[in-house]
Amino acid sequence: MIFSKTLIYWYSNSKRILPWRQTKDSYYIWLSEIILQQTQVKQGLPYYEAFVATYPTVFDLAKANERDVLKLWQGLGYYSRARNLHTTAKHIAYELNGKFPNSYNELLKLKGVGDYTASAIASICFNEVTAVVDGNVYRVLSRFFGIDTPINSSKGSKEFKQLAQELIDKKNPAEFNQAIMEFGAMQCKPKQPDCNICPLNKGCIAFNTNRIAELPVKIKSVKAKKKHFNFLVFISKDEKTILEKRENKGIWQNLYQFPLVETSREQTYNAFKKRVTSHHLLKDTPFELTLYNKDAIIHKLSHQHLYTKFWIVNTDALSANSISVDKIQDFPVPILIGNFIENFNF
DNA sequence: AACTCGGGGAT
DNA sequence: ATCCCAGAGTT
Repeated sequence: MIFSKTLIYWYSNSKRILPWRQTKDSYYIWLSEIILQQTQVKQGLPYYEAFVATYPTVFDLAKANERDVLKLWQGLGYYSRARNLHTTAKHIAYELNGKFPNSYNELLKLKGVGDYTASAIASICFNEVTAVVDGNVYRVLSRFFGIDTPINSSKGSKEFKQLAQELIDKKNPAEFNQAIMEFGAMQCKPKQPDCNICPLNKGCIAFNTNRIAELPVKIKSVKAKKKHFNFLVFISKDEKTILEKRENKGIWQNLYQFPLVETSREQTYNAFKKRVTSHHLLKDTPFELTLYNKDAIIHKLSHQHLYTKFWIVNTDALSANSISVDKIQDFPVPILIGNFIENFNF
């Protein structure tokens, strides 16, 4: 009781003014929650503004093409969020007649909406007593109550969800949920939290037993694997190039890229020229090959480190599936490709 | 239960 | 380098 009251009081004085805190419209709250999954407020904020401006209603989002939605999402990462966002918008607009689901159980059925997001929307928009458990909540609860169950174990997720559900202010679930998350983000930070001015420090087990740095406990993830990406940047005399859609599963699904040649090791100029001479886009075609970046660009993702080289391929003409280089900005691309396009003078 | 999915920021 | 971020879906 004192725990939740303290958090809510702290929140009332210390919360940031954010656009999604000025509304209880489920469409906007949903949009903000999807954007903010595994994403810091600072990074997600401009994307939220862009989506609200471009798609003011769920019908506007439903009407869009996936390519445009992905383009607006470009750079934010975890692109399945954008694909699911669009799928769910169409579902709500056309099958639910625009009526947004208004309970935890119904929200949970939406693609891209899991336990956290269903709890957040249900509490914020509909005052349902469903506790959110995100990274902030894990941190605050594990420290205050001195719980060392790994947060990314199934035992841990159940344990923390149950604890949060017991602690939530039944009269004001919306404020409590947002308060504990904001508290975790601003005060009970991962590194060097300012415990000396913390309103909860007297009862905090981690603080009083000097275990702040050890909590929460998390099971280590596997190390990232190295991959070698070689992109073929075609340029024809009539200023066309080739972009291909990534259709398969894996990273960047439904985004576009220059034709990719993945290799088991870093390619030297001579070895790569020999290799691509038999490439299906290049056989029987005279071409001139130039290596754009001598040192591989290392693009780091959670599970992969992409050692990347861009190879400029000058040809006389290109096949029918080529595009004008001035149309290149219309396509959603991974930020790795986007950075190249920005730096390269087509 | 373990793995996959991005990109940026802090330390 | 390593960790974290208003997590969800698949295997």
